[in-house]
Amino acid sequence: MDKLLVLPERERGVCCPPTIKARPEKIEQTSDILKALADPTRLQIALALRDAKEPVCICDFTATFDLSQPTVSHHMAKLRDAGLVEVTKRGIWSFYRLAPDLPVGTRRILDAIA
Amino acid sequence: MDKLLVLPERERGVCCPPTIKARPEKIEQTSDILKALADPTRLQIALALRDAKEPVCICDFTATFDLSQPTVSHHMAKLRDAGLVEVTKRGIWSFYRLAPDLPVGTRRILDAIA
DNA sequence: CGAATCCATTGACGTTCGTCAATGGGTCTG
DNA sequence: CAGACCCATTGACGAACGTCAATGGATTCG
Repeated sequence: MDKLLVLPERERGVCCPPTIKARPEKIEQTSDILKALADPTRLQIALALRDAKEPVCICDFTATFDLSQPTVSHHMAKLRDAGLVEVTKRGIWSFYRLAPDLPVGTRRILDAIA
Repeated sequence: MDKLLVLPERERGVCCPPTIKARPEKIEQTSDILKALADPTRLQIALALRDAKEPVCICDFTATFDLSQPTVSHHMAKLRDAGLVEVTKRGIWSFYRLAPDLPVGTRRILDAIA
């Protein structure tokens, strides 16, 4: 049972540009967040951190994924650059957690993911 | 006022791979959706369609963005391939709308975006 | 100190991406 | 039919991406 599909009437040669509600800056910023999450490895890292009670050691991630250590480090850097994640060092270890001051919009997106 | 940050104790040479909850297939599928949305142009298109009451003519999008017609068409194809969007033709026009049978997970992500 | 561990950075390589110009098919109007 | 309009596809190109090997800094243990 699909909703009735009504196609608008049109006139040749006339276009009705839809008004874009969001500011270009906001759009750019949101798509940057999505870019940061749009990779299987980074998505799993982000979700793991979202659900973790404690900061997670990077060594645990390098042990989890079938990827080289530099690659995991590279993905972490991308998440860091996007402001999604924060690092705290202790001894030889680097512990990562979700940025505690995440913008609400970002948080909403993160929470929307299964 | 930040939450108290407690770093876990660690033992050298021992890692505790975090259990990844989501199935690999689900992760791949979700990151594909995110990839489709992780471009400013496609994000604006998707949001415009999400908020539109009627299907929107592609000609209106080509008139909106400072991009060539093939580029807009290319972005639409990506949204189509991701299953986010459906097309209906009428005369010379192609009208796009959000796929009416969008998976709940996908819908949640879309609704989470400002 | 010397060895081991953890991790970030650099450089390189193939792949994917975003973009455009050119082309062609489909549809309507005169 | 001829021309105008709409739109998808193709091919090309530079930029960005994901990956790894190699390197080096920092820290800890013996």
